[in-house]
Amino acid sequence: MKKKTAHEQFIAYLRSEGKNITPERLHILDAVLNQKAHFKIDDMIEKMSCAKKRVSRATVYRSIKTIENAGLIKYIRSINDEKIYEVQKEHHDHMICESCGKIFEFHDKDLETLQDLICESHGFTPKRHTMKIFGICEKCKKDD
Amino acid sequence: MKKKTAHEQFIAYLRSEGKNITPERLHILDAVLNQKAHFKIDDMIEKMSCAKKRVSRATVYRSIKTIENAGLIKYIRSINDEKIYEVQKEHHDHMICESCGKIFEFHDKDLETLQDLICESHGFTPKRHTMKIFGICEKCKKDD
DNA sequence: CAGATAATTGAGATTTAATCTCAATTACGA
DNA sequence: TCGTAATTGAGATTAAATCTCAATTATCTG
Ligand SMILES: [Mn+2]
Ligand SMILES: [Mn+2]
Ligand SMILES: [Zn+2]
Ligand SMILES: [Zn+2]
Repeated sequence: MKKKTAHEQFIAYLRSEGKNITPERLHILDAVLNQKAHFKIDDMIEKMSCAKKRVSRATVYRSIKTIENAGLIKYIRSINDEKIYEVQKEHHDHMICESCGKIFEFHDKDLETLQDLICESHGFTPKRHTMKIFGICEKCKKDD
Repeated sequence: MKKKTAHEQFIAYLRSEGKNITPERLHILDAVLNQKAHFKIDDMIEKMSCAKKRVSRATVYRSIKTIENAGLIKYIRSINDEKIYEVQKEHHDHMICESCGKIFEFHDKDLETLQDLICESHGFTPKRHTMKIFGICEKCKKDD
């Protein structure tokens, strides 16, 4: 069986919540999916105010939150406390370079397993987590 | 040799930065240190507006930032996106209960070591990190 | 497809945490 | 003690995010 596209997932989510499927919501979803991994909400607002079909600021805020609740994007924060959303792929964690600001994604199965074990030993049932490692990336070390 | 108190560390920091040692700054530091681990900036503003020596809102914001730069407190965020500061003790990570909102601190040496290894394998030099695990705590599971 | 109903939208108003302004005060080195 | 630069307080300002509400639109039912 085929894996559902983000578009299909969103529609399914809207249906399940009794929310209407509006062109505004679908437009914003498309813009979000065409974005590279990380984006700021202001980028979206600007993008949507120039597009053929323009969408208001209030609706961008509202829809971004809806898309987030649908699990298709996630709210993260970069080093300078900037508010950034990211399109959800498989789970991953972040390394953030304090020199160039670049965000690197990584995934380590052992790390995830160890986290689960630690939670278990504390009687805590983990649902999700975020981990951000701040430091200096390989490139910035060389350029130094 | 004795370990420096937070108070001494703060004074040393102010000196090293050529900043003045003012009663307002020391007052706010004291209030912060008397706080239990986690606090909101509004608590501080209120506390400082009732104290014998009252301190203005602007100065609370300014000094909290100074104390943060001195490394004595750290800015974290809880589940509902509330802005919370915490007094810095040894490094630790967080488990946050999505049911009761309680924040649990933990430290696991193996986890830290593994993180360093992963960074190394990516050519990334880690300076600091944050890790938050969201889920359900032991007590909330029972009360269910 | 038409009509009823509830959800959604847009534009501008509003909220509110955080920052800024600047005159008055204070800390500090000489 | 004095001169200078840093800091403070009170209120003004900023700006992201939310709210308001009349007009529009999606969806359901027959
Ligand atoms: Mn992870
Ligand atoms: Mn850690
Ligand atoms: Zn870098
Ligand atoms: Zn709990």
